Amino acid sequence: MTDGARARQREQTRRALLRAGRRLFATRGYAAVGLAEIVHAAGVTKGALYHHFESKAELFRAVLEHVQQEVAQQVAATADAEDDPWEQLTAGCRAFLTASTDPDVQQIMLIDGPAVLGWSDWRALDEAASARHLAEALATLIEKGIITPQPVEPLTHLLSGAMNEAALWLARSTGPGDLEDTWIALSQMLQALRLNSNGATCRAS
Amino acid sequence: MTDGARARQREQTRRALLRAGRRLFATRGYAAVGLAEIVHAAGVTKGALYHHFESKAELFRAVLEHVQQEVAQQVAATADAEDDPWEQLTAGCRAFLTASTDPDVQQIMLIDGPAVLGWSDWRALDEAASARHLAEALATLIEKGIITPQPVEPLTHLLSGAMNEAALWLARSTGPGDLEDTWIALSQMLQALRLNSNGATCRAS
DNA sequence: CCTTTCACATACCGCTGGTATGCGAAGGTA
DNA sequence: TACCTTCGCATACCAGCGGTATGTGAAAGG
Repeated sequence: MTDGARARQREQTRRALLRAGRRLFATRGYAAVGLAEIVHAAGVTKGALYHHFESKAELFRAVLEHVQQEVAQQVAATADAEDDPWEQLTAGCRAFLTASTDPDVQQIMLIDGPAVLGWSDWRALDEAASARHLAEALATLIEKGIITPQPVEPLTHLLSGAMNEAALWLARSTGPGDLEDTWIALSQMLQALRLNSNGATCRAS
Repeated sequence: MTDGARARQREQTRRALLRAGRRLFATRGYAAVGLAEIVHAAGVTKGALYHHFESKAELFRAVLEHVQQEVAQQVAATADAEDDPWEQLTAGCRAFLTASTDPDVQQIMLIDGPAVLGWSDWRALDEAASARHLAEALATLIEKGIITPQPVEPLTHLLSGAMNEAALWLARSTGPGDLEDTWIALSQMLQALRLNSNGATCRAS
């Protein structure tokens, strides 16, 4: 299906555009990089770009989806390594926090994403990639009576927003203990969700 | 100092540009609105705009500062109405959540802000306008032994990010109880910060 | 071997943010 | 009041941007 010299070349060009776009968008931001620079870095022309993508914004969307899937994969892999649902949640959150600290990921996923695609579109993509897993984990914990029964959606957004902003700050902070301090504070908040309020007994690692 | 026909006219033109820019940036987003449209709405020309602002981005920065100060004023007014430091925090957070639900505020302050000015610049402005008050409130509560001693900066970013994202979601959500559900969940998290873990005894209003 | 299709290159366009210059009126000075 | 300077802004213009229409050579298909 994907064989044939033509299909192979096509895929190669597409990947080159995505790679060049990702590099440039990440380092300089969406608005500051022109199509001419992207196609030059990819070794093609604007004709090729518009043959594969409808617009500059659609190229960005494709790049964003790749970045999100990478982050989601890291988070899922870390979470799935745990057996206990609660540990899955905490491990997943911690993995997301560290994965999102990459400046390249941030510029595309957290800064330009909402502005370029609009918040609703960006939210839908984030939902499909990672926020959905967070919501599912929370729902599971509610079902099992581990955290207080409540609507999961507000909780998901609060936690997601908290981690996004924290990651943006961490990437620019200088203190060596900042990541750990942030994790302790976030753990505190997660503990607050537990049904039996034994937050004081569980220390963050 | 500011009198004189010339100075009065100057201030009037500046205000007209800020008002037009704010309206258009809020309703259609920074990238989608051109300078021609702004100066037309303000009843002037591009010459006037570039006489008052160095660039389109600087006009946006001035607009953003105004929006942030408005929000900060609402929050401060609500918080100052309370006497107890803990009540000041919760009332302030709740006020921020409701004030930030205005779609116009969101597009400028939360969506375009970081992308147009860069995250660091945006953070600095937000810090000066409102996040500083949040940090001060948290520091006070730590001093008074009401919440667990810990670095305030990570906490500030976590809470700020949580509220920002929650506000963005609330503005687009349809459920009538969403604001209340979000507030309950946020209260839960705030309660988790208290030294004596009596979170279960304090119900959110 | 001929035709069609496809992946891409080339050439071009409208529009945008930004700049250089012109100009009339207000403000100062005699 | 006459003059000159400064200032607030308008006008005219430009390079570069995203986007499009068209050309072209090679692969796919019969």
